[in-house]
Amino acid sequence: MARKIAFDYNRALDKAMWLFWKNGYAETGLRDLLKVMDIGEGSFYNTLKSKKELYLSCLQRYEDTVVRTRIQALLSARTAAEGIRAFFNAVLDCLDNPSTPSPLCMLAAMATEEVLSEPDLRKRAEGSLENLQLFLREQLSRDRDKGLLPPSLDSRTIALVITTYLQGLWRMALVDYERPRFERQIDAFLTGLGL
Amino acid sequence: MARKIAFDYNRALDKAMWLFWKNGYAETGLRDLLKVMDIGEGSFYNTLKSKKELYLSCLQRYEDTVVRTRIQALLSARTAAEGIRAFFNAVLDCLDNPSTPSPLCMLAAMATEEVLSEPDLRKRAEGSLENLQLFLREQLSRDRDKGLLPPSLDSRTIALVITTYLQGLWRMALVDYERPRFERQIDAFLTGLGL
DNA sequence: ACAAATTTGTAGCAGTCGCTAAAAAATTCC
DNA sequence: GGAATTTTTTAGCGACTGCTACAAATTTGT
Repeated sequence: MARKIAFDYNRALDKAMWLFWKNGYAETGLRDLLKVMDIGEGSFYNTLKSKKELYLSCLQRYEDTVVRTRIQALLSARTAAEGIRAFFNAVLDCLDNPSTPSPLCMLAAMATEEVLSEPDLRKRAEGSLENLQLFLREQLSRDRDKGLLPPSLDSRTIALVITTYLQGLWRMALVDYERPRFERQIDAFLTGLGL
Repeated sequence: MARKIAFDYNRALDKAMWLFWKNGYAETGLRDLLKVMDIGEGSFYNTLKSKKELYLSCLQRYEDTVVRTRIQALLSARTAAEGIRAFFNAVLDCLDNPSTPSPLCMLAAMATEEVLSEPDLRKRAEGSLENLQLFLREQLSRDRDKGLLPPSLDSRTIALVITTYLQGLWRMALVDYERPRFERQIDAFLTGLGL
């Protein structure tokens, strides 16, 4: 009774995610998206309602794949300190991977006025940040309660400090990335925090 | 022998800096610039060669005024620790000031692909970052040599960590700024570093 | 007063932006 | 095969981008 969709939805979404990751939200034109997805404008607005909607889907995909591995590195370690160090190592591995579209994390890239001015996107950005802080906080307070970290440790604040530092790390990588230097500064940062 | 310039160059530059600060480089349209500067296209391309050139001039003005006060706070303190804390306080004061066009530092705003892809602008961004690190490094190694800081302190790395953290701070402020929370995390960060 | 020099206002270039309307093509059920 | 339904293609909307060419206005030296 109806015609079938001709393109591979998942493949198209992957391609779109790659382009958004590479160029950012506002800097990625609709025509460029259609080109890498290899579909026409009609098909696009039929299945994906708008550029914003597509971006949100790509963010979801990014969290489910890229961010997930980093979070797992954080959670699967024996201690909070080891987990956080594994987390940063996963970040550096991503920066070293030549197939990574951009040194900038797709979520960190949302910290821009043009993205945050859209209420839907702002909510998403806030949520992702809070999510990371939640995982960090859990690991920290767990170790504190186990006596591995000082009882005075304010897990909420430390999680916030780490999140803030991570945001800066992505931006610094954009300017000039070199693994040994980054390893050194991350170590100094975490050692300072007692991790 | 020739006609005189009708507009106030310095005033126009101030207005342009304000708009660039508020919206960023790529997001600021030429027409919007001309509007706040209150000059026409002809006059613009006569005295200021291009949008990029104007942006560079505005960056210079920004460094000479806004950044200068922060650096002075850093340098006029008795110890490195006090100077760095004064520096961050100056940053928070800027964030609190309601007449500040944007929570984002104009220099930190350059950490974007669209800016860094222009070689001139990238050089400027790298230079500004290095400049800040230089001042931080000087203060740190001075105090280390005076015995106020441990001899093992790697001033270069610590300066880098602080710079990275600062970059993150601006981005976090863009998402959600609240002074007490920021004061707390900055204190935790600096205390961790032994400052 | 006149010619030279410079600034200013206006119009326009070739391109982009996200999105939409409508026709054309393809697939299904009867 | 024909009708119904959906996808795809195509063209175009109005607004924007940085920048340039050129004529009009203004000021200067002679």
